[in-house]
Amino acid sequence: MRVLIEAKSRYHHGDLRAQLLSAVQQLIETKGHANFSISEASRLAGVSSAAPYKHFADKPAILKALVLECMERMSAKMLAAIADLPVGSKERIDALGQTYVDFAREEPGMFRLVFGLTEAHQGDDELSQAGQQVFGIVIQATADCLGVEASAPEAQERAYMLWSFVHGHSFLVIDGKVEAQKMSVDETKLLNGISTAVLQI
Amino acid sequence: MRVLIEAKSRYHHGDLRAQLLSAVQQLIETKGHANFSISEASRLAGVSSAAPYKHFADKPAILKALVLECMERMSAKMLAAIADLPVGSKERIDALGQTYVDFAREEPGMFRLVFGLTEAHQGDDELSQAGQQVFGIVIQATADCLGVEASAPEAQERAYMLWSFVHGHSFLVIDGKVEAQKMSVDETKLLNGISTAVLQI
DNA sequence: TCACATATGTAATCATCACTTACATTGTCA
DNA sequence: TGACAATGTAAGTGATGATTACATATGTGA
Repeated sequence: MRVLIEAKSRYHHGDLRAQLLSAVQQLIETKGHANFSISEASRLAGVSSAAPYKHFADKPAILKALVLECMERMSAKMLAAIADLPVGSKERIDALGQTYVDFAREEPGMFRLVFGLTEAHQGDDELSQAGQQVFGIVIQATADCLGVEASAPEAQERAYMLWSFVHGHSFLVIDGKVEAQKMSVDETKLLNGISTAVLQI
Repeated sequence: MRVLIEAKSRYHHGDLRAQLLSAVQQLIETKGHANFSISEASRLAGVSSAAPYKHFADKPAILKALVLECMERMSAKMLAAIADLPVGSKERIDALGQTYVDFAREEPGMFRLVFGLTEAHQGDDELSQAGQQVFGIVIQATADCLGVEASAPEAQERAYMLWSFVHGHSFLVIDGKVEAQKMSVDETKLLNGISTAVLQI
C-alpha cells in the first residue's frame, strides 16, 4: 500500500507495468477473469485509465502477459517441488500433482484464466510454448519413472493421463464440486492411488 | 427464424421464457457464460432489454434454469449410453466417460457453465442434487463393476478418480490444450486405459 | 360487452467501459 | 543544454448494460 502512495506522488509511476499486472491479478481473483476492467485496475494502481495503454496494446495483451507470468511461476513451483526428490521416483510424480492442485486452490482465478483463455489467444505460439514447458516437466518425470525417453509415446500417454486427472480434480475442487457431492477426499491418497494406477498399467 | 419474426409481430411474445433460454444458450456457446448479457439475449429473442425481467428474477436465475435443464440432458444421455450394455461391465464405465467428453465437445459453453457457476449458486440444493444424480450414475456403474454396493467407500473413491480424469480430459480438449501440446490423443484407448487402471488398483 | 387487474412489453435514463486523441511531464543522451 | 523518447493526464467517443417509470394487450367476471 505504501508503495502505491509513494509512487503516486511522482508523475512517472516507476513500475506501472508490474503494478498493473498485480492489480489485474487481484481483480481476477475477486471478480473472475471475464469480469475485471482495465479502468478498475488503473484505479487500483492509482493512475488514469489511459495509462495502461502505454504498456499494453489492449485487454487481451494484459491477460496474455499475466498468463505467461503465471505459467512461469507454475513451472518454478513444480521444479522446486521435485528438486530434492530422486530422479525417476514416483514421489516426483505425486509432488508435481500436489503442486498443481495447490496452485489451483491458491489462485483459482488465475488457474481458470490460464486454461480458459479466449479464442483470441488460442493460436498464440508464445503461450502454447509456455504450456509445453510446464507439461514437459510432467513428461520428463513420467519418462524417468518408466525408464524410457521423454520422447517415447508411452511417456507422453501416461503423462497426459496424469495431467488430465490432476487437472480435473483441480477444477472439481475449486468449483466446489467435492463439497457439493458431500465427498471428503483424502488428496494424498488420491494422488498416490492415481499415479500408482497409471504407471503400472 | 420464422418463429422469431412471427412472434415479434404480436405484442405478446407467446413463449418468451423458452426463447430467452434458447437465446442465452446460444450466446453462452459463442461468448462464454461470463460474457453474455441479458440485453443481447433480448435482442436475439426480438424483445426489449427489460422484458426478461418479467420471466426471471435476475441473471443468476436464468443461468440456474439453464444448468438444471442441461444436467437433465446429460443424465439422459448417460443413461441412454449404458442402457444396452451389461450391468457391471467395464464397457459401461467407458461409455459413460465417452458420453461425458462428447457432451463437453458438443456444448463447451454449457459444459463450462455447469461446472463454473458463480458463488451465488454454490450452496444451491436443487443444483447439487442434480449434480449428485449425474455422479450417482458413475458411482453405480463403478460399484457394479467392482461387485460392491454403491455406498461402499471404495466405489465412491474409484468413481471420483474416473470422474476427475474424464473431467480433466474434457476441459483440456475444449480449451484446445491437446492441440496446443501437439498431441494427438486416441480417445478410445485413453478412456479404456484409464478405466482399466483405476478399476484394478 | 366492458371495465380492470394482470401479464407483458417499451422508452428513457444513467453508469461504466474500452479505447483514442491531444497534450504535459520527466529522464536521458548526444 | 536541448532534442527526443518514454510515460503520464485530461477529456471525450461510441458502445453496452442495468434500472425505472410508463404503456399496452388480454382474459375474466359482472
